[in-house]
Formats: sequence, structure tokens, C-alpha cells
Amino acid sequence: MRFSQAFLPTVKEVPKDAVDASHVLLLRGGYIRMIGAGIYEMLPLGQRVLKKIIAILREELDAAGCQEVLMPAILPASYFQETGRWDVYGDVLMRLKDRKGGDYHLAPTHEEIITDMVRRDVRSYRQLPLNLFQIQMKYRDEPRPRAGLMRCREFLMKDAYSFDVDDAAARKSYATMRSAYERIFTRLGLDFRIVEADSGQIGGDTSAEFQILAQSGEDRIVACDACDYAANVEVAEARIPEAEPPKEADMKPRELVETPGTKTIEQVVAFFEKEGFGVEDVIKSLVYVAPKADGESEMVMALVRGDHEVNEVKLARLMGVDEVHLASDEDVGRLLRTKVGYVGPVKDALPEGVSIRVVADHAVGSILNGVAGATKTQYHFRHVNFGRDFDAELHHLRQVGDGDECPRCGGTLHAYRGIEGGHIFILGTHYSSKMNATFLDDDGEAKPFVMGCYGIGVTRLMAAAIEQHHDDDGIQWPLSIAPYQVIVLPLGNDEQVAAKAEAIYEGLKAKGVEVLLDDRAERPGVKFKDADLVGIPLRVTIGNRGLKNGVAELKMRTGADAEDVPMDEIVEVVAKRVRGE
RNA sequence: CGGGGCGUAGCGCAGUUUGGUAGCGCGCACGGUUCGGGACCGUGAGGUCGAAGGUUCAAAUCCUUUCGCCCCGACCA
Repeated sequence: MRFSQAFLPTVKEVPKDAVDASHVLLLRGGYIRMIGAGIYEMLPLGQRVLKKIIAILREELDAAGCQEVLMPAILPASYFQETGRWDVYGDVLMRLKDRKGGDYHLAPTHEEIITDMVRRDVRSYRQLPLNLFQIQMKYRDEPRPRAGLMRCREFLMKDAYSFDVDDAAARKSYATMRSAYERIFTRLGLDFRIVEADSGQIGGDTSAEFQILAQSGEDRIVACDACDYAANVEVAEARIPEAEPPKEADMKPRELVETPGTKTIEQVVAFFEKEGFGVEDVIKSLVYVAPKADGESEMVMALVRGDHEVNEVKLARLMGVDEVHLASDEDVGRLLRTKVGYVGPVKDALPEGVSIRVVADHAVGSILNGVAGATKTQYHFRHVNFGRDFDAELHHLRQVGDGDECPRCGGTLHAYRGIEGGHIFILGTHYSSKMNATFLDDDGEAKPFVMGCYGIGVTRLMAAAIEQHHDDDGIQWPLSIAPYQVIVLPLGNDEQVAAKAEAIYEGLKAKGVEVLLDDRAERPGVKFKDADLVGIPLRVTIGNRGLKNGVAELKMRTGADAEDVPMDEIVEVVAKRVRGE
């Protein structure tokens, strides 16, 4: 492609609304343009990158035995009504009506449709296993689209769905997809971790996220430095340190202390620190509301050490609900007759007749002579002990963080930020049983398909790759997904230089290399800046200087230095480099 | 949904407090000089100031309503 003919509008100034590196560089580099919140156009360069990613996906999925299908983006409401997601999805679903007033929506994901597709035509175990995938736009009215392609309302997604006869077979499909994903992410040039994760609304018991490590990632994960344990902090566990429970003999008498103006842990610590108490002596008591499916809700008191945070996903699992949220000041006042900030678990201090479930993190069980709220506004207790002063169910309840011990091997966990690039699930019969999708097994019985689903956010990967591969000057595409592999820069207006560049351009094209020739009548500085911004992996520069010595300059986008290559070898050298030789 | 910010030329912004002929930089077009890290000089095109209503002799500027975008939080296969 000739730069002079390319629709490749690069921009010098940073667009006002872009913050993250990938967003800024995709806009500046002429890859995408925004049309509305979370809605983008792909310009030619962006489309080329997408096609590269898609090609890798297709190759690896085909190799894994998957078959590609295409499903409608616009769906009648009936399918999501069958599984209840018409209601569950709430405002995230882009709903619309046709001229007759019928309910439709844009597909945020396709489990129902694929299940329907399979139940129509698959009747026998002999037709299984089956793994179907699609690559297409999906639609979610996100509460907050952000960061360019990172979180969009319309986004390109690859989803695969497996159908098996039983759990064992489903696990096999899952394992196959897991290794296919490892190959895919590796080929995309991404530094990633496979982490244990919460399955969320989609259901199912086994799932893993493919997290792309990046400072700007929305997710927080931990990974062990000694074994391959890695998990999203939502579900991460840490080894419980072998701590002696407090001995009766060491317990001091509990005392009520007036502590005005100490609503936060920080204030409590400041108040008690001259007496030798630290933040790890404080018992943080938080009241949560767990809304049950039947509309009722239960209150629960969750205890963690002062320097720890409650893991709300784990708390919700513990309570058997989808989610929990902190109780409002009013809720707390009504139940415990105290202000938020002075809540505590001490039994004797709770208002008469009040009973509340109390759950605590293991670390709370081993605090000796701790500090806790007195369930009385402006008061705390000192010398509070588990067992003597309060009871609680001990669980893994806190958020795991950097420096915690690995639950598997005792190694050290490190914290990272990640971008969720893929998520694979074993769904079981969650959808198939609701939708009465069954096959006849070899014993002659009708059984629901055992399903799995496997998603990759294609447009998001494009952004994630940039988050991981850029510098101050621009993008540094991995060779496997770069829009062009090589950019040829003739400098100055020397006709011989132009002719030489032309020859190299043609030579590379003839060898199947994807080349961009910057034949614009621009000054050298402009061409260099644009080449760096756009992020083409290999750069061949031809100038007067080199021409005199019979050499072209070859530079990797990621490298610091350029090397001189004899003019008559440059095509072959570059072609080899592109082939990875 | 809560908090904050912003809509003025293709892009980035000033002008709004204190109403009075809409400006700057980049980009774009033309001419000239220049040519290895976003050159310089000259000329020029380009704006119903997000939209609607109101106040006023007069509104980018004041008032009301409304739409959109960004950031933080809540939320999120």
C-alpha cells in the first residue's frame, strides 16, 4: 500500500476524550473513530488488525475441531424469555420493537440461540461432541463504556459453544479449548495469565479467565511466583497462616472506651495507637444486605482485620445470593441502633432481641485483645476476643493481595492488573435443561446437552495488545497482528532514492510481505513520527546518505538501534525477518 | 444511578466572570524557500458557538429546558 493513497488519517494532537494509551494511539494512528459512546468505526488499518486476529482465531479453532457459524444479531425476545435472561439482563439488553410492537433485542451473547440451533437438529449422542463458534458483533448497553475499544456497547466477539454427552466429555472439550486459547494468546504476542474466576451470571461451576497483564487493566489478579496458581482477586484464596487461637490466660478484661469521632478504621487506629494497638488489632465490622431471590433480604455482619478488605463475591457465595451490598446508614441504625462506624460483633452489646448472622475472616479468629465497635455510637471496646466476646463463622472472606501465601504451594502471591481477554466456562446443563435441549443417549434416554462456552473479546484484544506494546512515540505491534509488517521510508526528494524505495517495495510485495510505502512528499521527521505512531514492526529507510554507500537502514520498531543492510540484500533480509528466521 | 468536568472551524483550545462585528495553534488549499526526527514565509478557504425556548435594542456570554461526551464511583459474559 502506498501511504499517499491510503485512508490513514494520523493525528498529531491527543484527542480530548481519550485517556488510556490504547485509546489515544488507536485514534491518533488512524485505526478507529468514535461515532457514539462505546461505538466505533474501524478504519482500514484497524480492520486489517482485526482480520489478522480473526485469522489466528479461525486457524486455531479449526485445528481444535470447531465449526464456524453465523447467528443473527437481532433476536426475538422469546429465546431470552425461555431462560429468564430477558429479565435478568435488565438495562444491559438493547431492546427494540418491530412495527407490529413485538419485542426484540440485540444479542449480548448467544447461548440461547446456539442451544436452539442444536436442539432442532441434533437428536443422537452419535452426533456429539459438537463445538460451534461465531465471530460477530455483540451488543450491551454498558453502564459505562470506556477506554476506547476496551469496553464498548458494540464489540466484536468470538464465542464458541461445546455440546457433549456428559460431564466427563464436557471436561475434555473444555481442556481442548483451554489449550487452543493458550496457543491463540501466545500467537497474538500477549503476556497473559490463566486465572481462576467467578462464573458470574452466566452460570456454571468451572471457569477460567485469560487475563492480559497491563497496568491499565480493570481486573485485579494474583499469581504465585512458585507454582501456576493464579486467580482473580474476586475468588483468590490465600493459605491461612498457622496462628494459635488466643489463649484464655492472655485475654485481658474487655473495656468500653468513649471514642468520639472515630468512624473510620484510620481514625480508630489513630485513637488507639498510643496504647500500642495497630491496624491489625482492629476488627472491622461491616453490615451487608443479601437480597434473596424471593424478594426478602438478609442482613449479615462481616468481620475482617483492620488492614484487610471484605471480598464481596465470596460473601455473596457464602450467603447463597448473586450479590451483596453494604447496608445503608438507615438500615444499620434500624437494626443495631447505632451509627455506621461503631458496629461491632460483641454479643452482649447488641440491642436486645437482635440476632444477626456473623461471619468472619480466619484472621479475625486469631486477634488477641483486639479493638472493635461497641454497637453504641461514639464507643469502642478494647480487649475483644473471639470465642469469649463474640462468635462468628470463620471463612475465607478477605481479599487476597500482594505478598500473601499461595494456597497451593505456600509460595508468594503477586498482584497484577489484567484485562479480561477471554473467559471459558463449563456451563453444564444450565441452558439445555431450561430450554429442553436434549439428545437420545446410547441407553435410549433423553438427556440434556452438557455445554461449555468460550469467549474472546476480539476488539478488546486489539486494545489490550496496545496497552501491552507501546512506548511514548506510538504502538509497537507484535508481528503477528500488525496491519503491515514493514514500512519503507524514502527520505528527501531525490529521484534515485524514490526509485530504489519503489524497487524494494515491489520486491517485498513479490515475496508476500505486507508493506506500506511512505511515498508522501513529507519531510523526514513527519515520516518517522508517523511510522512510530502507527507501529509497523519493521522499518526500512532509504536516504541519500545510505544510497551513496549502497545500504538501506533496517530498524525494528521495538529496537533501539538501526542496522545498515546492503541495498541488494535488503529485500531478502527483511523477508526472512518477517518469516521469523 | 451518585459525584465532577466539558460541548465554540476537521483536531486541540481561548473568549462566557463584566452581553456589543467570533479568535489562536495545528491541519487543509495555493505560491515560494527547505528536506535524516512533527520546517519557514506569504496568501486563502472553513464556524446557524450542541439543540430548543426565554430575557434584551443586542446573547457564544444571562435564565429555563433538553441532548451528547469524558473522568471517578456503583455496575460489568
